[in-house]
Amino acid sequence: MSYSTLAVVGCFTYPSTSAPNPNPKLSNSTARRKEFISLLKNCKDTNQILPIHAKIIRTGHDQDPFILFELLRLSSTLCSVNYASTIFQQVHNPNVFLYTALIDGFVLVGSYSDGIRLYYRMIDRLIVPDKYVITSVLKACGSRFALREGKEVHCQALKLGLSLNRSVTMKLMEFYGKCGEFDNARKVFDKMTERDVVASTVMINCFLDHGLVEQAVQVFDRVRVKDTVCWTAMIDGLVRNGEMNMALEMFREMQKDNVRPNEVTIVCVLSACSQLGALELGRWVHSYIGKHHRIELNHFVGGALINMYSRCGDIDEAERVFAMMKERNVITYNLMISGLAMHGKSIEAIQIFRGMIKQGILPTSVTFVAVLNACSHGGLVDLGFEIFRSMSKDYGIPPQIEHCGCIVDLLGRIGRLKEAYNFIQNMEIEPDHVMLGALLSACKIHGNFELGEQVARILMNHGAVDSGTYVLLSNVYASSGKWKEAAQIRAKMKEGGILKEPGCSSIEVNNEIHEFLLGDLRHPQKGKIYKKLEELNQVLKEAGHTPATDVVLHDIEDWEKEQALAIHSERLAICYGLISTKPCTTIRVVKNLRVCDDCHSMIKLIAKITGRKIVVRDRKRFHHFENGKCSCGDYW
DNA sequence: TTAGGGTTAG
Repeated sequence: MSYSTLAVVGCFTYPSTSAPNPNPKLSNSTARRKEFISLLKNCKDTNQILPIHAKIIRTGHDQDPFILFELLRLSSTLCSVNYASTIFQQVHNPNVFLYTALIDGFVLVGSYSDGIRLYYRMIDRLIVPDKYVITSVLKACGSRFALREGKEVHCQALKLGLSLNRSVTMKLMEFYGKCGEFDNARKVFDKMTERDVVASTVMINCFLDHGLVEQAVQVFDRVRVKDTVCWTAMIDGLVRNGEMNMALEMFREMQKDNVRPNEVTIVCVLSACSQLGALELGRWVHSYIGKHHRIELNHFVGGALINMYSRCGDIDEAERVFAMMKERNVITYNLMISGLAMHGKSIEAIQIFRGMIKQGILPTSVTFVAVLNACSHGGLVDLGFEIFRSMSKDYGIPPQIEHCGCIVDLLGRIGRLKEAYNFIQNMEIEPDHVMLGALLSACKIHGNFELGEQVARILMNHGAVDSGTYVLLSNVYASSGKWKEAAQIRAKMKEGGILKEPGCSSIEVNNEIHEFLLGDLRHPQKGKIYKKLEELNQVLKEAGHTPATDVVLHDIEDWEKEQALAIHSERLAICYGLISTKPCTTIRVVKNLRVCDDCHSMIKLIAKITGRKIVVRDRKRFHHFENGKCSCGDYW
C-alpha cells in the first residue's frame, strides 16, 4: 500500500470564511438547499435518491457543500460507495465534510485502503483535518492494520491539538488495539482525563480482540459502574474467545448487578448457548425476550434464536421463530436453511430456499453452502448439481472450495466414489484437506479401500492437514488391518507436534452444562454414571451388540479396544442424562468431534431399549436417534 | 444551517 504523504502538518492553510451575502437570490437558494436536504433525509432507498440527484444537477445545486454532504452520506449507504465516489469526483473544491463522508462510505464497505488513500489526498490538497475526519481515517487504519499511516494520523492529531479530543482518543485506542500495540493503546487510555465506562469498554475490546482475556477482565473489574454495553462487550469477547461458560457466568452476574440486557447482549448470550448446546438456558432467554418488550425480535435476535434452537437440537422451535419473524434478510434465510440441512430436513430446506428467491432476496455464497449441504444430507444428487450450476449462471456467484466440497460429499454419500474423485480431478481449484477428508470418509463408509488409499496418499502429500484428518487416515488404515501405515500416520502426527483433539461431550441438566472427556472420572456422580454404563453394556451385549473394534487408533488387543470404546465421552454424557432426567424426556448431547461407528450403532440401541429420543450434535451434523434408527441414515 | 464515544447472527 502506498500513499502520498505529507508529514509536515504546519503548512496547512485555513480556507477563508465567506462574508454574509444580503443578496435575496441567495436566501432563495438557501430555501432550496433546505428543501433538498430534507428530501434527501427522508430517502429510504436508491430509487428515491436518483430523481433528487437529477433535480439537484438540473437546478445547479451540484456544487453546494451542504447538499453534497447529505447526498454523499446517503448514497454511500443506500446506493453504493462507487456512486458516492463518482459524485465526489465531480466536486470542484471538496471540503473536509465531503472527504469525511466519502471516507466513511469506504469504511462502511470495507474498502479501508481507499479511505486511507482519500485522506492522504485531502492532506495533499492542504485541507485541515478535523476530529471527525481523523476518527474516520483511524477507523480505516485500525481495520486495515495500517500501523504506519495510523501513527502519522496520530502525529497530525497531536500537532492540531486534537489528540485529547474524546472521540479521537477512543479511535486511537481502537486503532492501536487492532494493530496489537497494547502499550500505545494503554498510554492513550492512561492519558485520558475521563477514564469512564466507555473508554474502558474500548480498552476491554482491544484485549479481547487479541485473546487477552485476563487483561480484559482486569480492566473490566476496575470499572465502578458498568453499563449494558460494557457488560455486553465483555460477554461478547468471552464468546469470541471460546469461553462460553465464563460468558454465561458474566450474564448471570450482570443480572445480579441489575443491569438490563439489550438486543446485543441477548444475541451474544444466545451465541454462547448455541455453541454449548445449552437449550434450557436458550429457552429461558427466549422467554425473557417475550416478557421484556424493550427487546425487539429484530434480524439479529431472530437469527440468533434460529441458530440457537437449530444448534441445540430443537429444529421445530427454530422453524417457529422463523415463521414468527415479520422481516427476514438473507442471513435469516441462510441460518434457517443450514439449520434444516444440519438436521437432515432437506426438502424443507429447499422449500425455504425457493421461498426466499420468490421473495426477491438474493442468495449469497453462504446460502449455496447451506442449500448444497441440504442436498447432500438428503441424497438429492440431481437437484444438487442443478443448484451448483445455477450459482454462476443465474446469480453470478462462482463456486468456491466449500461448494465443491458439498458436491464431493453429495456423491460420496451415495457411494458414487469414482465420480467424486473425478470431480476433484477436474476442478479448477486445488482440493483442500477437508474435501479430500470427506472423500476418504466416504471410501471408508462404502468399503472402497483401494480408492481410499489413493486419496490417503494425496492427503499425506498435502501440506495443511488437521488432527481430525490424521485420525481419519489412521482409522482407515486400521480398518483394513494396515497397522504399519496406521502407525506411520501416528508417527507423522507426533513429528509434526499435532495433538489429537480430545473428544469432549456435554449435556445440559438443570441449566448446567456437564462436560465429559474420554474415560472421565471428574464428575461428582461418576459412581452412578459408570454403574449405568456397565448396566447398559450388559443389556447391549444381550441384545447382540458386538463392539466395532476398527475405529480405535492403536493396534491393541480386541478386549482392550472394547474397553477404550466403552468410555467414549458421548456414552458418559448419555449415561448421565439417563440417570439425571425424567423418563421419556429427550437426551441432548453435544460432541466436538464426529461420532464413531461403534458409538453410533450403540446409541441407536440405547434409544430403542430405553425408549428415549437421543439427539447428538457432532462436529458435522445432528443425529436424531429414535427407536433403533438414526436420522442421518448411517452416513455422516 | 453540514457530524458519530463503546457491544450484535450465516
